[in-house]
Amino acid sequence: MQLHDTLSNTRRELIPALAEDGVVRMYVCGVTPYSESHVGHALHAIVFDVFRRYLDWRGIPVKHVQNFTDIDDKLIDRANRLGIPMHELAEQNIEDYHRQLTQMNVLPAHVYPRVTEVVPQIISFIQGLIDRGFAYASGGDVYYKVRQFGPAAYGALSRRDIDDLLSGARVDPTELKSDPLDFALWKGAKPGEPSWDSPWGPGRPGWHIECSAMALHALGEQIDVHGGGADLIFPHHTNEIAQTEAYTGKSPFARIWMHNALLQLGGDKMSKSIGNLVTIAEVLEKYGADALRMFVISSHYRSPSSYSDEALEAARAGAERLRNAAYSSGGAGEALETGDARERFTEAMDDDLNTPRALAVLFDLARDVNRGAAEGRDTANARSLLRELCGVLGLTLAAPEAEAQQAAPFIDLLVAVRAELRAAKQWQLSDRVRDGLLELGIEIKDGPEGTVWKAK
RNA sequence: GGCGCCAUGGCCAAGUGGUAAGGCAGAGCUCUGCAAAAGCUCCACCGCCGGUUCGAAUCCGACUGGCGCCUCCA
Repeated sequence: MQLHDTLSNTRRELIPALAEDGVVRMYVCGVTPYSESHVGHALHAIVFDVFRRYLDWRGIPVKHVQNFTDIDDKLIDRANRLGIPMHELAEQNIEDYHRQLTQMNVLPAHVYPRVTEVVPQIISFIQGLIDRGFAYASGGDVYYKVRQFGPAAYGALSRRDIDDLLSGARVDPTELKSDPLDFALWKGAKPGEPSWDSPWGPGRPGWHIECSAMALHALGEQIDVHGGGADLIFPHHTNEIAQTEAYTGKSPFARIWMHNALLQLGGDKMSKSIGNLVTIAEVLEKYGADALRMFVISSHYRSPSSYSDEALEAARAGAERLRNAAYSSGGAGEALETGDARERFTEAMDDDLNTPRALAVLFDLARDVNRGAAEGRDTANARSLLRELCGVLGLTLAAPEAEAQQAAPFIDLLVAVRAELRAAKQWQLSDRVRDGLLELGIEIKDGPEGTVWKAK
């Protein structure tokens, strides 16, 4: 499988893995749980979930680690404003996030490390950097010496000249950096902030160090895939590389840097800080998990896509088409061949996770199934393959009829009565039943073998 | 200002040298009491200009438009 690597700006073969055990080690930067997650986070989660599911399906063992940054400026600010402890706010949002992942049919990562759980490892990581001459304590803070790491290496991931960064660097006169490019590994405690003891006094980890420490401890010194949103390329992942490679002395830290493009909303990036966002909860409520996933996989993960009601509605309709075909009934005739659908699907996914192309294969397959059924052929195998491949993309193909289950006996009764009305050619009354049910979200379809209904 | 990305039918979106996948929406037809679902048919010469080539949406250059990053951010 080929994947695009941000660092080398080329495609790289995922296999062979770095480690001898053949396990793909993947670290994905997760969320900072200071507020409710939005669709951009959903896109991110779904992209890596599809990747993960595809590896599972191909029989490639993968260890997937995704962190929670549960020590953070915004988390502290917000918790203080709400008058609750930081960990309580984080906990609440992490719980919500996990619940939404489940609703979106996202497989859980194998490990979900949190900063608060690895503070001792972070401290020893920082101490190691100081010992190696890549960091220095200043006041109660500790800073990373960017120039020590080397201008070329530092700017490689974001393709930037280190000197251009200077103009944009935030220079805060109260900070104790010896070079504006340097960034904080450890921040000395300020009043009203949670803090941990350290060799440099009480304080807390800076933003970037936690991922280096967590990846090191959960996966090792070098990993196969490091993922995250494109907005993390600079400075977060840039700094991670600097920290980890300086600490371990090994390069590359990650063989493949995999970044998903950011979701747009009304011409702008969907972002918590800008405030233009649609929450995951809203989308799930309005369109359901399959529509959301279909929306995400309809475009390539490295192309920016825009959230819109039209797009979600189209995705919902597409998902329904696949579901209809996957659970249609075939005939008793000759079995329908699936041709090279499986190969074409695999080929597309192997090509830098080209989900739109993979999806096209599924739609082709769905058409073949429908056509075969119309010809009275046995489509069981084809439908089975369709369900299997939809599963690889994480589509549930579940009918949104959880609520309808309760009402099923009553609906069945109405359908039965309508059948009698139709037999008596009482079209007006029978249509009234059908239209009435439709208004209540139940769709009726009359076929040769009788009438079926489903929740819409 | 610096670095980078993108521009394909009404909407979305594949395609990186040989003459445009797929989905949604729309139109017609078939099936059907009607409807739904489904099937068939129809619907683009790929932002603009120039160049390379036997041949370009695909390569090169210029232009126009849009977007991202430049230490909050999936």
